[in-house]
Amino acid sequence: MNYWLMKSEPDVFGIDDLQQRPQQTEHWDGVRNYQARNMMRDDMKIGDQVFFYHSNCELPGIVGIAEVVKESYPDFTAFDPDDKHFDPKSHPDKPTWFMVDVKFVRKLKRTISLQELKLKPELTDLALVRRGNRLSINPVTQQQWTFILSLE
DNA sequence: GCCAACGTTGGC
DNA sequence: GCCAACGTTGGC
Repeated sequence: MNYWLMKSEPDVFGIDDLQQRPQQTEHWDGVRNYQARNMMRDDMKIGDQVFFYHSNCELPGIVGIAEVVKESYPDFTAFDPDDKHFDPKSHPDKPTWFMVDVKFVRKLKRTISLQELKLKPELTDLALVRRGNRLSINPVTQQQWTFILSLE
């Protein structure tokens, strides 16, 4: 089983939004970066555990846990000219962009902030805290996963 | 294939 | 709102 961290802006789609969705499940659309796409398309499997991260907000950090419940399929928002993430170069018969479905598992008891994660010597290799990392999806090792949860 | 210009992300 | 760090685009 693999572990991941997925960023979302709480003003757009936060952990509470995921919890309130039908089946507490939502498709992770709108990723328009090839590295992030490759991770979703090739490596994210059903049952993988996901840290839900709030970015671009007052207290950026990990706020909850989700789980992959559907593996890679075409991101249909890329086909919709009215969608914010429309990509005219992606066609239904040969899609450029893919997504997975994630399901709410639980909220953390508290937000484990980016600031706090950066201070931990155990997490210097965490992709999230590496300089210049802007990817919306990051791999997390099992060791990192366990350690971060121990901070809760 | 190079690289300058531009766009985006996201912390601060 | 600023700006560093990337990714993408497009002229050549």
